[in-house]
Amino acid sequence: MAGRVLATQDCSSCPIRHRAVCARCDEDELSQLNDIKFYKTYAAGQTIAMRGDALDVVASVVAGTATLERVIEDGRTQMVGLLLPSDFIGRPGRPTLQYDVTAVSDVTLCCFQRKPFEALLIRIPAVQQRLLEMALDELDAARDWMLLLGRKTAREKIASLLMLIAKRTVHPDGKVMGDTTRLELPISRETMANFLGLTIETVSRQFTGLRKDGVIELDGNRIVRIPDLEGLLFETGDDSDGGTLF
Amino acid sequence: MAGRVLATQDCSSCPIRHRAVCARCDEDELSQLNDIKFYKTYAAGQTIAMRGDALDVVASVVAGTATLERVIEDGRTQMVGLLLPSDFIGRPGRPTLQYDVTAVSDVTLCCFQRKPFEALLIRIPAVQQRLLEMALDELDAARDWMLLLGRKTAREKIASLLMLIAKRTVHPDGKVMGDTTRLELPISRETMANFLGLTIETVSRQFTGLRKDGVIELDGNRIVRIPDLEGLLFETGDDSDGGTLF
DNA sequence: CGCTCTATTGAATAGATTCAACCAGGGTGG
DNA sequence: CCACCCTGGTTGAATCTATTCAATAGAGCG
Repeated sequence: MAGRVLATQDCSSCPIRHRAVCARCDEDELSQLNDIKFYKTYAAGQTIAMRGDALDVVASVVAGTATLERVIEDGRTQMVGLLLPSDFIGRPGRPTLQYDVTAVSDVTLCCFQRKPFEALLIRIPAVQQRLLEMALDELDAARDWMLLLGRKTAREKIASLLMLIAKRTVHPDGKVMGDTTRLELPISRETMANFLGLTIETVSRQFTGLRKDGVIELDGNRIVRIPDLEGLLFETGDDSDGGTLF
Repeated sequence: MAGRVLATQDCSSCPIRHRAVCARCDEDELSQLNDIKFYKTYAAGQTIAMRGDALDVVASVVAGTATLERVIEDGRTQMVGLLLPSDFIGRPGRPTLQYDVTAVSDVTLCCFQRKPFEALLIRIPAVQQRLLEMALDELDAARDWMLLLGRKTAREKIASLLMLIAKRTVHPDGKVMGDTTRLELPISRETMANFLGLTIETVSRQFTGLRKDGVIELDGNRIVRIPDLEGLLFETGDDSDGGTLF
């Protein structure tokens, strides 16, 4: 974990205060976390950690987007996780990392040395509890993703990804944070391909296919407009209630 | 959750005593769990729970094998988890289930009412801690599985599955529990197909392909002999250290 | 012995990949 | 300022892998 060390910010003004591992902490517990935390930043494209690395820190993503990937020697790579603000990196009790972690935008991490963090985990059940909750959420997301990878067609995969991004613009409390009819894609075609288990060419073809069928409109490479969200949902292959993927 | 209710057994002689959620408990904590537990059995093929069910119990698998599956309306189904003895069903804090749970062999569950279990989780950090550990292990397994589903060829998928089953005959402490050169497949071709994101025909073809290439030998439908484990490992596409899938 | 369920095999098809060419936009440097 | 290149994206044609549909083969069982 290279990256630049930053001055820490006060927890009370932290953007992920109520979603990260510290979400359930009271003021006192928060100050205990505050005592051992430090910030680091990584530039877009930078490697945060590699598979097999001995990892003596764990961290929360404060800002930016990172990916978890598994790669095989011949170059095939599969994204196995998308890390957004409040997501957690590393696992207590295991010193080595199982995946490559890469910053896809500029990333700020709130880091803790593993040992003190593990000690703290025992003292503060609220952190343990939140960590369990987050792990179970990620497990559900991973399993939805497995359905997508194993059984969906290329077109369904693309539609599912767009729905996922659209849903992301809606806050957990239901408040709409942006226009769901106009999406800004946070990732490149290549990243999408690794996400969906496809090649970039197929991703591209499906985009133009959906465009020609009037399901989406493209404005440059990164802006997608969705005239009819219901229509897109239909293309995902999901039943209406299914497949949250986060 | 239908199923037949059984007399409970004493925890001290329980086969999953040291691997399940109770693994870290002392005698006193164990007796608290003992007070609220009850056993249920399900016959092979029986549905244990369906996606969307309100689930007022959580449970550990004591004996037998069950599957977690997601299905889409048109019938496509993807296995998203394999439940073996000591694995846990249900999640504290959420009342509905995300997947279909099916017994593939006769299954015995050690059940707890959700509410008392959640209360107990707060009183006994050892359970919480173990549950976190198990959730994180499952998350790692799910992610390995994603690599398989997204990027591996049919042949590699079959080889990976066989390796997985071979590894399962080795106890976590390294003790070999069976002959790794002779495997008994615990699941049908159809279950394998749903596991691997393939059709049964493709599964069958890959089996005969591997047989014709001398990688495996078939003795009936359920017995596979592996003359050269290294050779099989090569076919998985994994680098030697990678991809534990459990 | 015939029935059913599971598995295998074959032939045709479809969906995604591969390889290659091309295009657009954004620097860089002469 | 413009030619040049470089990166990321799109498109086309050929290929290939896995699926689909259909027929056949075994295994287990009443």
